[in-house]
Amino acid sequence: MLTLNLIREKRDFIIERLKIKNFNAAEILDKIISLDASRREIQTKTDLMQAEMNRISKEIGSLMKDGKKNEAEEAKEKTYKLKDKIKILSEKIVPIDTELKNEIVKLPNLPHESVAPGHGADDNVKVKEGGKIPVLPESALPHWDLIKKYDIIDFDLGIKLTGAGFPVYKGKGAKLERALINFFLDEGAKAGYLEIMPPIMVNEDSGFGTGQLPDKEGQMYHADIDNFYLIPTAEVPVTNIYRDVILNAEDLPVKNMAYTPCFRREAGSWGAHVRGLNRLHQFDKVEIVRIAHPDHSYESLEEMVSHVEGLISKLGLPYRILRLCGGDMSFTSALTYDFEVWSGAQKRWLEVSSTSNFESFQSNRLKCRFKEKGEKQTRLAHTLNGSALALPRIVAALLENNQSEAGIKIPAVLVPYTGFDMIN
RNA sequence: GGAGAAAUGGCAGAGCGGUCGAAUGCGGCGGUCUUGAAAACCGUUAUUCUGUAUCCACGGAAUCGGGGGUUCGAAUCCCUCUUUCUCCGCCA
Repeated sequence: MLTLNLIREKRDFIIERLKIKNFNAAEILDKIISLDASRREIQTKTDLMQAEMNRISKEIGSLMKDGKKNEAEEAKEKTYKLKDKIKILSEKIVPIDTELKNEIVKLPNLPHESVAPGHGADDNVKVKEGGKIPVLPESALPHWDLIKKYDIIDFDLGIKLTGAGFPVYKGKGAKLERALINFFLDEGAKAGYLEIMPPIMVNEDSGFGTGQLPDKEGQMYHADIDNFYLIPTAEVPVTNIYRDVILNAEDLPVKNMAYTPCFRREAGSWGAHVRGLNRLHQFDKVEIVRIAHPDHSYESLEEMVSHVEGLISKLGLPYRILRLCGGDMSFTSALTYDFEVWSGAQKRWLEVSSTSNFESFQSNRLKCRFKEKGEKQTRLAHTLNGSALALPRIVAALLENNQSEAGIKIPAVLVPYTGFDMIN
Protein backbone atom coordinates (compact mmCIF):
# COMPACT_ATOMS: atom_id res chain seq x y z
CA MET A 1 0.00 0.00 0.00
CA LEU A 2 1.41 3.35 -0.98
CA THR A 3 1.46 5.99 1.73
CA LEU A 4 -1.03 8.85 1.63
CA ASN A 5 1.83 11.26 1.99
CA LEU A 6 3.43 10.09 -1.22
CA ILE A 7 0.12 10.26 -3.02
CA ARG A 8 -0.51 13.81 -1.84
CA GLU A 9 2.93 15.04 -2.77
CA LYS A 10 3.94 13.04 -5.82
CA ARG A 11 0.83 12.38 -7.86
CA ASP A 12 2.49 12.86 -11.24
CA PHE A 13 5.54 10.87 -10.29
CA ILE A 14 3.36 7.92 -9.28
CA ILE A 15 1.48 8.07 -12.56
CA GLU A 16 4.77 7.98 -14.47
CA ARG A 17 6.21 5.10 -12.47
CA LEU A 18 3.08 2.98 -12.69
CA LYS A 19 3.08 3.26 -16.48
CA ILE A 20 6.00 0.82 -16.28
CA LYS A 21 3.58 -1.66 -14.73
CA ASN A 22 1.03 -0.81 -17.43
CA PHE A 23 -1.19 0.66 -14.78
CA ASN A 24 -3.16 3.83 -15.30
CA ALA A 25 -3.28 5.47 -11.89
CA ALA A 26 -4.54 8.98 -12.64
CA GLU A 27 -8.20 8.40 -11.95
CA ILE A 28 -7.66 6.49 -8.70
CA LEU A 29 -5.10 9.01 -7.48
CA ASP A 30 -7.40 11.95 -8.06
CA LYS A 31 -10.20 10.17 -6.29
CA ILE A 32 -7.93 9.43 -3.33
CA ILE A 33 -6.65 12.99 -3.19
CA SER A 34 -10.12 14.45 -3.12
CA LEU A 35 -11.40 11.89 -0.61
CA ASP A 36 -8.42 12.59 1.58
CA ALA A 37 -8.96 16.33 1.38
CA SER A 38 -12.59 16.08 2.39
CA ARG A 39 -11.78 13.61 5.12
CA ARG A 40 -9.24 15.97 6.59
CA GLU A 41 -11.54 18.93 6.30
CA ILE A 42 -14.25 17.12 8.25
CA GLN A 43 -11.74 15.73 10.70
CA THR A 44 -10.38 19.18 11.45
CA LYS A 45 -13.89 20.48 12.10
CA THR A 46 -14.82 17.63 14.41
CA ASP A 47 -11.51 17.94 16.24
CA LEU A 48 -12.25 21.58 16.96
CA MET A 49 -15.74 20.80 18.20
CA GLN A 50 -14.43 17.91 20.25
CA ALA A 51 -11.87 20.25 21.81
CA GLU A 52 -14.68 22.60 22.77
CA MET A 53 -16.66 19.68 24.10
CA ASN A 54 -13.74 18.51 26.21
CA ARG A 55 -13.27 22.02 27.55
CA ILE A 56 -16.91 22.28 28.66
CA SER A 57 -16.82 18.83 30.19
CA LYS A 58 -13.84 19.77 32.29
CA GLU A 59 -15.61 22.95 33.31
CA ILE A 60 -18.62 20.93 34.41
CA GLY A 61 -16.29 18.79 36.43
CA SER A 62 -14.88 21.69 38.40
CA LEU A 63 -18.29 23.34 38.79
CA MET A 64 -19.64 20.13 40.31
CA LYS A 65 -16.71 20.02 42.65
CA ASP A 66 -17.41 23.55 43.80
CA GLY A 67 -21.02 22.62 44.31
CA LYS A 68 -22.29 25.03 41.67
CA LYS A 69 -24.99 22.71 40.45
CA ASN A 70 -27.06 25.22 38.53
CA GLU A 71 -24.14 26.49 36.52
CA ALA A 72 -23.16 22.93 35.74
CA GLU A 73 -26.63 22.24 34.43
CA GLU A 74 -26.41 25.32 32.22
CA ALA A 75 -23.13 24.13 30.81
CA LYS A 76 -24.66 20.74 30.13
CA GLU A 77 -27.34 22.36 28.05
CA LYS A 78 -24.66 23.78 25.81
CA THR A 79 -23.19 20.38 25.08
CA TYR A 80 -26.29 18.72 23.65
CA LYS A 81 -26.28 20.62 20.37
CA LEU A 82 -22.56 20.31 20.02
CA LYS A 83 -22.74 16.61 20.65
CA ASP A 84 -25.28 16.15 17.89
CA LYS A 85 -23.16 18.14 15.46
CA ILE A 86 -20.11 16.07 16.22
CA LYS A 87 -22.06 12.90 15.74
CA ILE A 88 -23.43 13.96 12.36
CA LEU A 89 -20.03 15.07 11.13
CA SER A 90 -18.11 12.07 12.33
CA GLU A 91 -20.63 9.75 10.75
CA LYS A 92 -19.84 11.43 7.45
CA ILE A 93 -16.23 10.33 7.78
CA VAL A 94 -16.99 6.64 7.98
CA PRO A 95 -17.98 6.05 4.34
CA ILE A 96 -15.23 8.38 3.13
CA ASP A 97 -12.69 6.43 5.09
CA THR A 98 -13.93 3.12 3.77
CA GLU A 99 -13.84 4.36 0.21
CA LEU A 100 -10.39 5.81 0.71
CA LYS A 101 -9.11 2.46 1.91
CA ASN A 102 -10.80 0.65 -0.96
CA GLU A 103 -9.16 2.95 -3.46
CA ILE A 104 -5.72 3.02 -1.96
CA VAL A 105 -5.35 -0.76 -1.96
CA LYS A 106 -6.01 -0.75 -5.70
CA LEU A 107 -2.69 0.93 -6.38
CA PRO A 108 0.22 -1.42 -7.06
CA ASN A 109 3.67 -0.78 -5.70
CA LEU A 110 5.92 1.53 -7.68
CA PRO A 111 8.58 -0.32 -9.66
CA HIS A 112 12.22 0.42 -8.92
CA GLU A 113 13.92 2.65 -11.47
CA SER A 114 15.89 -0.30 -12.87
CA VAL A 115 12.70 -2.10 -13.89
CA ALA A 116 12.20 -2.29 -17.63
CA PRO A 117 8.81 -1.66 -19.19
CA GLY A 118 7.14 -4.65 -20.77
CA HIS A 119 4.05 -6.78 -20.93
CA GLY A 120 5.02 -10.33 -20.15
CA ALA A 121 7.67 -12.97 -19.67
CA ASP A 122 9.29 -12.16 -23.03
CA ASP A 123 10.27 -8.70 -21.84
CA ASN A 124 12.10 -9.87 -18.75
CA VAL A 125 15.78 -9.03 -18.67
CA LYS A 126 18.26 -11.85 -18.32
CA VAL A 127 20.94 -10.65 -15.92
CA LYS A 128 22.94 -13.83 -15.47
CA GLU A 129 23.28 -17.38 -16.62
CA GLY A 130 25.19 -20.23 -14.99
CA GLY A 131 25.80 -23.96 -15.07
CA LYS A 132 25.93 -26.22 -18.06
CA ILE A 133 22.88 -27.33 -19.98
CA PRO A 134 23.13 -31.13 -20.08
CA VAL A 135 22.94 -33.02 -23.34
CA LEU A 136 20.57 -35.89 -22.75
CA PRO A 137 19.91 -38.81 -25.06
CA GLU A 138 16.65 -38.93 -27.00
CA SER A 139 15.45 -41.60 -24.63
CA ALA A 140 15.64 -39.26 -21.64
CA LEU A 141 12.43 -39.32 -19.63
CA PRO A 142 10.49 -36.38 -18.21
CA HIS A 143 10.30 -36.43 -14.43
CA TRP A 144 6.71 -37.67 -14.33
CA ASP A 145 7.90 -40.87 -15.97
CA LEU A 146 11.01 -41.09 -13.81
CA ILE A 147 9.08 -40.88 -10.56
CA LYS A 148 6.92 -43.78 -11.69
CA LYS A 149 9.87 -45.79 -12.89
CA TYR A 150 11.60 -45.51 -9.51
CA ASP A 151 8.37 -45.31 -7.50
CA ILE A 152 9.40 -42.25 -5.51
CA ILE A 153 6.43 -39.90 -5.91
CA ASP A 154 2.85 -41.07 -6.35
CA PHE A 155 0.30 -38.69 -7.81
CA ASP A 156 -2.51 -41.21 -8.06
CA LEU A 157 -2.25 -41.98 -4.41
CA GLY A 158 -2.42 -38.25 -3.68
CA ILE A 159 -5.60 -38.04 -5.73
CA LYS A 160 -7.07 -40.84 -3.65
CA LEU A 161 -6.15 -39.18 -0.37
CA THR A 162 -6.86 -35.58 -1.26
CA GLY A 163 -7.07 -34.63 -4.91
CA ALA A 164 -5.00 -33.63 -7.92
CA GLY A 165 -1.88 -31.65 -7.10
CA PHE A 166 -1.22 -33.30 -3.74
CA PRO A 167 1.60 -35.74 -4.40
CA VAL A 168 2.69 -38.49 -2.03
CA TYR A 169 6.46 -38.79 -1.64
CA LYS A 170 7.74 -42.28 -0.91
CA GLY A 171 11.02 -43.90 0.03
CA LYS A 172 13.93 -42.16 -1.63
CA GLY A 173 11.52 -39.54 -2.93
CA ALA A 174 10.55 -38.59 0.60
CA LYS A 175 14.16 -38.71 1.72
CA LEU A 176 15.26 -36.49 -1.14
CA GLU A 177 12.58 -33.97 -0.22
CA ARG A 178 13.71 -33.93 3.39
CA ALA A 179 17.36 -33.72 2.34
CA LEU A 180 16.72 -30.65 0.22
CA ILE A 181 14.82 -28.94 3.02
CA ASN A 182 17.64 -29.56 5.47
CA PHE A 183 20.28 -28.53 2.97
CA PHE A 184 18.50 -25.24 2.28
CA LEU A 185 18.00 -24.55 5.98
CA ASP A 186 21.62 -25.31 6.83
CA GLU A 187 22.85 -23.06 4.05
CA GLY A 188 20.49 -20.36 5.25
CA ALA A 189 21.78 -20.68 8.80
CA LYS A 190 25.35 -20.32 7.50
CA ALA A 191 24.28 -17.11 5.79
CA GLY A 192 22.94 -15.79 9.09
CA TYR A 193 19.22 -16.44 8.78
CA LEU A 194 17.28 -17.33 11.92
CA GLU A 195 15.13 -20.40 11.47
CA ILE A 196 11.44 -19.96 12.24
CA MET A 197 8.73 -22.61 12.30
CA PRO A 198 5.54 -20.63 11.96
CA PRO A 199 1.91 -21.72 11.90
CA ILE A 200 0.82 -22.72 8.42
CA MET A 201 -2.62 -21.28 8.90
CA VAL A 202 -3.06 -17.55 9.37
CA ASN A 203 -5.86 -15.18 10.22
CA GLU A 204 -7.33 -12.43 8.08
CA ASP A 205 -5.10 -9.69 9.51
CA SER A 206 -2.02 -11.58 8.42
CA GLY A 207 -3.46 -12.16 4.97
CA PHE A 208 -4.04 -8.44 4.66
CA GLY A 209 -0.62 -7.53 6.03
CA THR A 210 1.32 -9.17 3.24
CA GLY A 211 -1.18 -8.28 0.55
CA GLN A 212 -2.94 -11.58 -0.17
CA LEU A 213 -6.16 -10.06 1.10
CA PRO A 214 -8.31 -8.52 -0.16
CA ASP A 215 -8.67 -9.72 -3.76
CA LYS A 216 -6.52 -12.80 -3.80
CA GLU A 217 -8.55 -14.93 -1.40
CA GLY A 218 -9.36 -17.21 -4.34
CA GLN A 219 -5.74 -18.33 -4.39
CA MET A 220 -5.74 -19.47 -0.79
CA TYR A 221 -7.43 -22.40 0.88
CA HIS A 222 -9.78 -21.24 3.57
CA ALA A 223 -10.85 -23.02 6.73
CA ASP A 224 -14.35 -21.70 6.94
CA ILE A 225 -15.43 -22.34 10.50
CA ASP A 226 -12.39 -20.67 12.03
CA ASN A 227 -11.80 -18.18 9.23
CA PHE A 228 -8.16 -19.21 8.80
CA TYR A 229 -6.22 -19.32 5.57
CA LEU A 230 -3.67 -22.00 4.63
CA ILE A 231 -0.52 -20.12 3.79
CA PRO A 232 0.50 -19.88 0.12
CA THR A 233 4.06 -19.14 1.27
CA ALA A 234 5.98 -18.76 4.53
CA GLU A 235 6.31 -15.11 3.62
CA VAL A 236 2.87 -14.57 5.13
CA PRO A 237 3.44 -15.73 8.73
CA VAL A 238 7.13 -14.79 8.85
CA THR A 239 6.63 -11.23 7.60
CA ASN A 240 3.56 -10.77 9.79
CA ILE A 241 5.72 -11.39 12.85
CA TYR A 242 6.63 -7.74 12.35
CA ARG A 243 3.10 -6.47 11.99
CA ASP A 244 2.61 -3.52 14.40
CA VAL A 245 6.22 -3.71 15.50
CA ILE A 246 8.67 -0.84 15.94
CA LEU A 247 12.24 -2.08 15.54
CA ASN A 248 15.48 -0.37 16.49
CA ALA A 249 17.55 0.70 13.50
CA GLU A 250 20.55 -1.18 14.87
CA ASP A 251 18.60 -4.45 14.74
CA LEU A 252 18.26 -4.18 10.97
CA PRO A 253 18.42 -6.10 8.77
CA VAL A 254 16.33 -8.79 10.40
CA LYS A 255 17.08 -12.07 8.64
CA ASN A 256 14.61 -14.91 9.06
CA MET A 257 13.92 -18.08 7.16
CA ALA A 258 11.33 -20.80 7.38
CA TYR A 259 10.54 -24.13 5.87
CA THR A 260 6.82 -24.66 5.43
CA PRO A 261 4.51 -26.53 3.16
CA CYS A 262 2.73 -24.08 0.90
CA PHE A 263 -0.82 -24.34 -0.35
CA ARG A 264 -2.13 -22.79 -3.55
CA ARG A 265 -5.51 -23.25 -5.07
CA GLU A 266 -4.20 -22.04 -8.44
CA ALA A 267 -7.80 -21.63 -9.47
CA GLY A 268 -8.19 -21.56 -13.20
CA SER A 269 -4.52 -21.87 -13.97
CA TRP A 270 -4.44 -25.54 -14.90
CA GLY A 271 -3.62 -26.35 -18.49
CA ALA A 272 -0.46 -26.68 -20.47
CA HIS A 273 2.89 -27.13 -18.70
CA VAL A 274 1.46 -28.21 -15.40
CA ARG A 275 2.18 -31.93 -15.55
CA GLY A 276 3.97 -33.72 -12.79
CA LEU A 277 5.75 -31.48 -10.33
CA ASN A 278 5.48 -28.34 -12.42
CA ARG A 279 2.53 -26.98 -10.52
CA LEU A 280 1.02 -28.32 -7.31
CA HIS A 281 -1.58 -27.45 -4.73
CA GLN A 282 0.76 -28.39 -1.90
CA PHE A 283 4.52 -28.09 -2.05
CA ASP A 284 7.52 -27.53 0.17
CA LYS A 285 9.54 -24.37 0.23
CA VAL A 286 12.22 -22.67 2.28
CA GLU A 287 11.67 -18.93 2.30
CA ILE A 288 14.05 -16.19 3.36
CA VAL A 289 12.59 -12.96 4.71
CA ARG A 290 14.29 -9.72 5.58
CA ILE A 291 13.26 -6.51 7.25
CA ALA A 292 15.73 -3.90 6.11
CA HIS A 293 16.62 -0.25 6.55
CA PRO A 294 15.32 1.71 3.54
CA ASP A 295 18.82 2.98 2.81
CA HIS A 296 20.20 -0.55 2.56
CA SER A 297 17.35 -2.68 1.25
CA TYR A 298 18.83 -3.04 -2.22
CA GLU A 299 22.08 -4.30 -0.74
CA SER A 300 19.95 -6.82 1.12
CA LEU A 301 18.28 -7.82 -2.13
CA GLU A 302 21.64 -8.38 -3.82
CA GLU A 303 22.78 -10.54 -0.91
CA MET A 304 19.63 -12.59 -1.15
CA VAL A 305 20.08 -13.02 -4.88
CA SER A 306 23.60 -14.33 -4.46
CA HIS A 307 22.47 -16.64 -1.67
CA VAL A 308 19.81 -18.18 -3.90
CA GLU A 309 22.25 -18.39 -6.79
CA GLY A 310 24.70 -20.22 -4.51
CA LEU A 311 22.09 -22.84 -3.63
CA ILE A 312 21.27 -23.58 -7.24
CA SER A 313 24.84 -23.78 -8.35
CA LYS A 314 25.80 -26.04 -5.44
CA LEU A 315 23.11 -28.39 -6.68
CA GLY A 316 24.77 -28.27 -10.09
CA LEU A 317 21.69 -27.07 -11.92
CA PRO A 318 21.87 -24.87 -15.02
CA TYR A 319 20.13 -21.62 -14.23
CA ARG A 320 19.40 -18.12 -15.32
CA ILE A 321 18.43 -15.04 -13.37
CA LEU A 322 15.86 -12.65 -14.77
CA ARG A 323 14.96 -9.15 -13.71
CA LEU A 324 11.24 -9.00 -14.22
CA CYS A 325 9.78 -6.32 -16.42
CA GLY A 326 6.99 -4.06 -15.19
CA GLY A 327 4.25 -6.14 -16.74
CA ASP A 328 5.41 -9.43 -15.25
CA MET A 329 6.00 -8.16 -11.72
CA SER A 330 3.64 -8.76 -8.86
CA PHE A 331 1.30 -6.12 -7.55
CA THR A 332 3.30 -5.68 -4.35
CA SER A 333 6.86 -5.79 -5.65
CA ALA A 334 9.25 -2.95 -6.45
CA LEU A 335 11.93 -5.18 -7.93
CA THR A 336 11.87 -8.90 -8.52
CA TYR A 337 14.48 -11.39 -9.66
CA ASP A 338 13.23 -14.74 -10.88
CA PHE A 339 15.47 -17.77 -10.89
CA GLU A 340 14.87 -20.49 -13.41
CA VAL A 341 16.52 -23.88 -13.71
CA TRP A 342 16.79 -25.91 -16.89
CA SER A 343 14.70 -29.01 -16.99
CA GLY A 344 16.59 -31.35 -19.32
CA ALA A 345 13.85 -33.63 -20.58
CA GLN A 346 11.07 -31.05 -20.71
CA LYS A 347 13.63 -28.82 -22.40
CA ARG A 348 12.41 -25.67 -20.72
CA TRP A 349 13.15 -23.27 -17.91
CA LEU A 350 11.29 -23.71 -14.63
CA GLU A 351 10.89 -20.91 -12.10
CA VAL A 352 12.25 -21.99 -8.72
CA SER A 353 12.64 -18.71 -6.89
CA SER A 354 11.25 -15.24 -6.92
CA THR A 355 13.21 -12.77 -4.83
CA SER A 356 11.80 -9.33 -4.30
CA ASN A 357 12.11 -6.04 -2.54
CA PHE A 358 8.72 -4.69 -1.54
CA GLU A 359 10.20 -1.50 -0.15
CA SER A 360 7.59 0.04 2.17
CA PHE A 361 4.57 -1.34 0.33
CA GLN A 362 4.02 -4.25 2.70
CA SER A 363 5.34 -2.48 5.78
CA ASN A 364 2.80 0.30 5.34
CA ARG A 365 0.05 -2.30 5.62
CA LEU A 366 1.89 -4.16 8.34
CA LYS A 367 2.77 -1.00 10.26
CA CYS A 368 6.29 -2.37 10.46
CA ARG A 369 8.48 0.54 11.45
CA PHE A 370 11.84 1.27 12.92
CA LYS A 371 13.38 4.05 14.92
CA GLU A 372 16.82 5.52 14.52
CA LYS A 373 18.73 5.73 17.79
CA GLY A 374 17.98 9.01 19.53
CA GLU A 375 15.29 9.96 17.02
CA LYS A 376 11.67 10.37 17.92
CA GLN A 377 10.17 9.71 14.56
CA THR A 378 9.40 6.25 13.25
CA ARG A 379 9.88 5.29 9.61
CA LEU A 380 8.54 2.43 7.59
CA ALA A 381 11.01 -0.40 7.17
CA HIS A 382 11.51 -2.24 3.91
CA THR A 383 10.49 -5.88 3.56
CA LEU A 384 12.04 -8.44 1.25
CA ASN A 385 11.63 -12.10 0.63
CA GLY A 386 12.75 -14.86 -1.65
CA SER A 387 12.32 -18.55 -2.17
CA ALA A 388 15.47 -20.36 -1.16
CA LEU A 389 14.16 -22.56 -2.64
CA ALA A 390 10.84 -24.03 -3.81
CA LEU A 391 11.32 -27.78 -4.00
CA PRO A 392 9.16 -29.47 -6.63
CA ARG A 393 10.73 -27.94 -9.72
CA ILE A 394 14.18 -28.38 -8.24
CA VAL A 395 13.35 -32.06 -7.83
CA ALA A 396 12.00 -32.20 -11.38
CA ALA A 397 15.20 -30.68 -12.80
CA LEU A 398 17.47 -32.85 -10.64
CA LEU A 399 15.67 -36.01 -11.72
CA GLU A 400 15.67 -35.13 -15.39
CA ASN A 401 19.15 -33.69 -15.68
CA ASN A 402 20.90 -36.36 -13.64
CA GLN A 403 19.31 -39.43 -15.18
CA SER A 404 21.27 -42.16 -16.85
CA GLU A 405 21.00 -45.89 -17.51
CA ALA A 406 22.29 -46.53 -14.01
CA GLY A 407 19.69 -44.35 -12.31
CA ILE A 408 19.52 -40.81 -11.01
CA LYS A 409 22.66 -39.36 -9.51
CA ILE A 410 22.27 -37.29 -6.34
CA PRO A 411 24.39 -34.09 -6.23
CA ALA A 412 27.38 -34.48 -3.93
CA VAL A 413 26.22 -31.73 -1.54
CA LEU A 414 23.02 -33.65 -0.86
CA VAL A 415 24.54 -37.09 -0.25
CA PRO A 416 25.31 -36.35 3.41
CA TYR A 417 21.61 -35.54 3.78
CA THR A 418 20.11 -38.38 1.75
CA GLY A 419 22.49 -41.12 2.77
CA PHE A 420 22.46 -42.47 -0.79
CA ASP A 421 24.00 -41.20 -4.03
CA MET A 422 21.76 -42.89 -6.59
CA ILE A 423 18.05 -43.42 -7.08
CA ASN A 424 17.77 -46.69 -8.91
C1' G B 1 -16.20 -28.69 26.23
C1' G B 2 -17.95 -26.80 31.57
C1' A B 3 -17.06 -23.23 35.93
C1' G B 4 -14.48 -18.99 37.68
C1' A B 5 -10.75 -14.79 37.42
C1' A B 6 -8.21 -11.33 34.60
C1' A B 7 -6.24 -8.03 30.32
C1' U B 8 -3.31 -0.67 32.05
C1' G B 9 3.10 2.46 29.07
C1' G B 10 9.64 -1.54 27.37
C1' C B 11 8.64 -4.57 32.08
C1' A B 12 6.35 -4.77 37.02
C1' G B 13 2.20 -2.51 39.16
C1' A B 14 -1.59 1.67 41.26
C1' G B 15 -5.90 3.90 39.53
C1' C B 16 -13.26 6.75 43.98
C1' G B 17 -17.18 8.23 36.52
C1' G B 18 -14.32 14.69 36.35
C1' U B 19 -7.85 18.58 35.58
C1' C B 20 -5.63 10.74 33.96
C1' G B 21 -1.56 9.83 28.64
C1' A B 22 -2.34 7.78 33.31
C1' A B 23 0.83 7.32 40.44
C1' U B 24 5.04 4.40 41.88
C1' G B 25 9.16 1.08 41.01
C1' C B 26 12.51 -1.09 37.46
C1' G B 27 14.69 -0.52 32.82
C1' G B 28 16.23 3.08 28.76
C1' C B 29 18.25 7.93 27.43
C1' G B 30 20.67 12.78 28.88
C1' G B 31 23.18 15.41 32.75
C1' U B 32 25.73 16.63 37.71
C1' C B 33 29.53 14.39 40.65
C1' U B 34 34.25 11.18 39.53
C1' U B 35 40.98 10.28 36.89
C1' G B 36 37.38 6.37 35.07
C1' A B 37 33.36 3.35 36.72
C1' A B 38 29.64 2.26 40.36
C1' A B 39 26.45 4.61 43.82
C1' A B 40 23.70 9.00 44.66
C1' C B 41 21.05 13.11 42.77
C1' C B 42 18.45 15.96 38.72
C1' G B 43 15.93 15.76 34.17
C1' U B 44 13.73 12.90 30.29
C1' U B 45 11.15 8.49 28.43
C1' A B 46 4.48 5.80 23.95
C1' U B 47 1.91 5.73 19.28
C1' U B 48 -1.37 7.62 15.37
C1' C B 49 -3.88 11.53 12.95
C1' U B 50 -4.05 16.72 12.36
C1' G B 51 -3.47 22.60 12.29
C1' U B 52 0.13 26.79 12.04
C1' A B 53 5.50 26.27 11.19
C1' U B 54 7.34 23.18 7.18
C1' C B 55 14.99 22.84 10.21
C1' C B 56 14.26 23.20 15.51
C1' A B 57 8.92 24.48 17.43
C1' C B 58 3.88 25.18 19.38
C1' G B 59 -1.45 23.80 19.46
C1' G B 60 -5.71 20.23 18.78
C1' A B 61 -7.92 15.10 18.42
C1' A B 62 -7.54 9.91 19.41
C1' U B 63 -5.50 5.56 21.92
C1' C B 64 -5.41 1.82 29.09
C1' G B 65 -6.73 -6.16 24.65
C1' G B 66 -10.49 -5.27 19.86
C1' G B 67 -15.42 -3.43 18.65
C1' G B 68 -20.03 -1.18 20.27
C1' G B 69 -23.05 1.39 24.10
C1' U B 70 -24.51 4.59 28.61
C1' U B 71 -22.88 9.75 30.14
C1' C B 72 -21.90 16.72 29.60
C1' G B 73 -17.52 13.57 30.81
C1' A B 74 -15.21 6.42 30.69
C1' A B 75 -8.88 3.19 32.14
C1' U B 76 -13.15 3.22 35.65
C1' C B 77 -20.25 1.38 34.26
C1' C B 78 -22.93 -2.02 30.43
C1' C B 79 -22.83 -5.43 26.00
C1' U B 80 -19.87 -8.28 22.75
C1' C B 81 -15.53 -10.56 20.68
C1' U B 82 -10.47 -12.10 21.45
C1' U B 83 -6.62 -13.65 24.55
C1' U B 84 -4.41 -15.30 29.24
C1' C B 85 -4.67 -17.76 34.05
C1' U B 86 -7.00 -21.41 37.75
C1' C B 87 -10.12 -25.82 38.47
C1' C B 88 -12.78 -30.00 36.04
C1' G B 89 -13.29 -33.03 31.50
C1' C B 90 -10.79 -34.79 26.98
C1' C B 91 -6.14 -35.57 24.59
C1' A B 92 -0.69 -36.21 20.74
